Amino acid sequence: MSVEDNLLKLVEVETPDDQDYLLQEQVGFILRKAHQRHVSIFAAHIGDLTPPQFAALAKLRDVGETSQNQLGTLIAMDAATVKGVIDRLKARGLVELSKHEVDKRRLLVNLTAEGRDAIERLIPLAREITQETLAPLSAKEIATFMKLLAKLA
Amino acid sequence: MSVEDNLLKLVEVETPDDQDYLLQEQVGFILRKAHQRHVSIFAAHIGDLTPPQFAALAKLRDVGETSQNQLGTLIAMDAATVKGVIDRLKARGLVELSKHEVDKRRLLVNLTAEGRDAIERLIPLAREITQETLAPLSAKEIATFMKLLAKLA
DNA sequence: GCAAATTCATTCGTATGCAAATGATATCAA
DNA sequence: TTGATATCATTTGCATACGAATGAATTTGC
Repeated sequence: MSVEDNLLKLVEVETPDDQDYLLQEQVGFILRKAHQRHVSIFAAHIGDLTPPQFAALAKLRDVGETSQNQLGTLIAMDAATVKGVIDRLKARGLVELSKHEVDKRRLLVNLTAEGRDAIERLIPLAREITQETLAPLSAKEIATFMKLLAKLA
Repeated sequence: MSVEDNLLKLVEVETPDDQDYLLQEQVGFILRKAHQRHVSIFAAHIGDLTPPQFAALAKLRDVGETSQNQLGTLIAMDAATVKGVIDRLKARGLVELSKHEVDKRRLLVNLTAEGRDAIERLIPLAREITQETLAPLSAKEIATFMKLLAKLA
């Protein structure tokens, strides 16, 4: 390495300004890649359902019948997005819709028998997905990571 | 709490099977929410450009002219996705396209003067976005989190 | 009790994101 | 050299994701 290079490096170390911005070190960029990797692992284990569709079924299993909007809140989806997800689950016979008797604005969503079977069958696979996603980390690292990630979400 | 409730709780603790699956504790779900939060913070600071568009400009600033596919690899986007992103940046005059002289398959992408101005102007805002995204964590937690997140991505 | 504000759901428009198929070009191997 | 492969880019189709606008129904505030 030349004297000039060393001088240049010294200047860079001492004045880390805009020259320095490295996309691949930004949280947002890495977060996007980590999410991509998870979705890819998910697809490899559960091919016929997307993560959002799975989330909807899993949450319905937890809470039972709810309104479409309420379900959206529970799985962090806005109204427009949740509608599409529920439409597709309904088209496949995994959920059924009904009108709320009292509040006529609300559209109630519930699992069908088939939907309940599906989610029960898929949950063991979902556990594997979680495991594989976290596989690069040790048990202790997983605990630390989940704690910090939860703070960011 | 009734005796029955306590017995029930005991049973749950001792047999953590499928009854236990909690969507909101799964990496994939929290990863998705953390990513959503970041995108929202990004939009609040940089309204007229999306994170993928910004990523494309920032990477072009780093590496200079490259082929569309190569750029996609560098910013973790598949060929179909990167095409749309570049099309929109081109429509706004931030990048320009040209044909590779030797390899006629390749489409070269480069920043325009306007694109270069834009990315230089936006980088300070991007630093703020990173900071705000990580704001819930202490400096030490940030270091730990970034190390572990990188392992997962 | 009634007007204003809120909530629920839908629709539209735009932007990722990816699988799969296709066409053009380039490279490799027999 | 040529036939098989591989690479680059495009297109299509489907599925999130969200802002903004709209309409219907409910709740609030005075």
